[in-house]
Amino acid sequence: MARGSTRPTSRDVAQAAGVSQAAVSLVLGDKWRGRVSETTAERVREAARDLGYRPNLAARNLRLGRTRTVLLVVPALTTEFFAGVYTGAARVAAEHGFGVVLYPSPEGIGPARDPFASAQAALDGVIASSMAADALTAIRGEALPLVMLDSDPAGSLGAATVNLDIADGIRQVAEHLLSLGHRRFLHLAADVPSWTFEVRARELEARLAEVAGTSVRTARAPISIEGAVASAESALSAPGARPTAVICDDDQLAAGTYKAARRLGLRIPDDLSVTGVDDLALATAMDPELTTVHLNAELFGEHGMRALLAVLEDRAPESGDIPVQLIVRSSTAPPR
Amino acid sequence: MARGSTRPTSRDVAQAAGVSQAAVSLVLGDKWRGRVSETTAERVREAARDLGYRPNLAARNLRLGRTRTVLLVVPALTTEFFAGVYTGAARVAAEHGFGVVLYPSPEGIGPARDPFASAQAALDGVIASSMAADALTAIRGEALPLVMLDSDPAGSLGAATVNLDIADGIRQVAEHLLSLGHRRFLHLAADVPSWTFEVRARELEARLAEVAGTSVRTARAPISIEGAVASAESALSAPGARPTAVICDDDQLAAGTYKAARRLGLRIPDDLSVTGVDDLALATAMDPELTTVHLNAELFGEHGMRALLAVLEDRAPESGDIPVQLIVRSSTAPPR
DNA sequence: CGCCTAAGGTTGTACGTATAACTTCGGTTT
DNA sequence: AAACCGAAGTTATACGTACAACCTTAGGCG
Repeated sequence: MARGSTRPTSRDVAQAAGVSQAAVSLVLGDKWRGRVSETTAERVREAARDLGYRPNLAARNLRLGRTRTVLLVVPALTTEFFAGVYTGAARVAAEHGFGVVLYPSPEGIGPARDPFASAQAALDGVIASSMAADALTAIRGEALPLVMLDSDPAGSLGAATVNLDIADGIRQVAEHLLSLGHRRFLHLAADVPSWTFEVRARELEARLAEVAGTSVRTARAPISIEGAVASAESALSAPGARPTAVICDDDQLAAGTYKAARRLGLRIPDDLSVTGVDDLALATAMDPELTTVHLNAELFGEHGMRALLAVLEDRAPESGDIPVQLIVRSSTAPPR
Repeated sequence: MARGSTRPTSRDVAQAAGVSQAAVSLVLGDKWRGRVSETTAERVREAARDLGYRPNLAARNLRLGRTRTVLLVVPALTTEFFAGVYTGAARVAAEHGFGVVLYPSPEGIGPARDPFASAQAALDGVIASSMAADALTAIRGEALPLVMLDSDPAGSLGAATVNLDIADGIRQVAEHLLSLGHRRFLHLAADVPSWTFEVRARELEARLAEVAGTSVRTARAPISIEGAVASAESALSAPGARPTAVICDDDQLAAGTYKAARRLGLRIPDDLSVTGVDDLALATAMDPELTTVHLNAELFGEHGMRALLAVLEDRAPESGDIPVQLIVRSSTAPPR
């Protein structure tokens, strides 16, 4: 067809099948039982197939007042962690006929941007991870159903929250290192104001406070391999007795610590034990392989999406944190 | 307001400002010059602000027949490479009032899925990376403007293509290793049918064929650190003279090669030189730091989006491949 | 025989927006 | 004084869909 620049509409299908547009809508919307005969329905389906008909989603969205699209706000896509969250969320979404639009949040691609400016798509709800308070109130202003990931249940303005049991993960790390005999620690903390990192710090302090003779130094670094190197290097070469174990807020910081250790001539795990959080592919690529807290990112995303679906259907979302698991590899050993 | 469950429409704004809905549309659409007085316009803007008015995008999309949303199809988000592509594309898109929806393609989240089933959003165009031929024809069937990334210019069914000059990158790698004195190579190739990897293989063979006394073995591995280890290990311990340099199709394969080398007791770069492609954060985290071809992912995404905008506006997209640059680090040295 | 009902449709309308086409009116030009 | 004009709006309509409400016909039943 020479002109065929415009896509066929349900009316075109109706004409081709010799029925009304309403009949087409009924048949393709699977609401035709007892309203349209089987033979007519088949004729409609065939016409739709022949014309390559695709419903106009903008029209459908307008008519139905919903879009079956949700927004997933993530801080970054620089590791596979949030990719996993997305994958899990998208899978559950697809099972329920929803789509997921990804928005790497302000810190990622520029300051103080409005997620909705970029997400041109009309939205039914939002899943937001580690979101700043002001951006959060902005979203709340939209009165959109909202689920917060890894965020303070007390400070989420009543939004549903889905959290990893990161406190338990840090507890496992602390117990592991304490039982190996470590007493002097460096906490290499993510230099980001986020609840999930506050929890790590609090839990670590609480666990170490239970054991006499422990001490912990804290250093902060931006979450990236390169960013961690300088911070770890200076913390490890500071005056006073050197820590025998470095507890890192995530695997990237741990990778930076490896590099700092190499520069200082420290051997892992002989001179220094190192732990991470995330269990990225990076963790097993490093030498020695990293002892780290495994987070199930996809499960996290699935739970987030399920919680949002619950909110959308006015059901109460399941509660309970998602369990995490310390994986002991070769980067931790008793102190010499 | 107790009921306020429905969002305000332009008609509500009109009523609040004491004007017609058309006037609201004109003012907020910035088309009011010479049609509405400055004082009235200000009154409308104020009413819109007070009510927290947000235009209904579904309605706008329906009316305008376009959505200012494009789909970015990527094979995976497991490294920061495609995250960078997305970031670049999203930035350019935002500058032009477009949004980008991400779709990790079939291989990533399940076989033979239809991108459009998941992307509920109505689309103006598609940027697709490394796409299978059948999925491509499916998209072409949609008659949507399409730009292909890293894909065979000859086999893209007339779609615009934007490519990294990966052949030049491989040429730089080959020249670097040859000039160091290497003659026996292992090509650790990505086990994925994709044009960009075919180019690597072809170019490598062509460059080595120019120099007498060279030989190259090829091993294939799935693109992941773990996937590469076994493949590299067996290729490096196969009978015959051991290669002195491993040319990997990407950095993840190189990381796997490091691991294989450790298992075989081979020291890098003394016993074995290794190169990658991508320049991920991983590359400088490894010990020794990896010599690799730096790809500018964000620039790639920007070019892709610009090309799509050109297609949408019936302009001819810029041509010319995006330059890449070999970064020489510590994983390559003369053979012993 | 008249009435009711179910099957198999059709007609009409609303969702919220953008914009083309029309109106009104005070002032200017001829 | 008639004709015109620009400013400042308004009215009406269409985009494509989903669905409520209506219509028509044939058959069953009291």
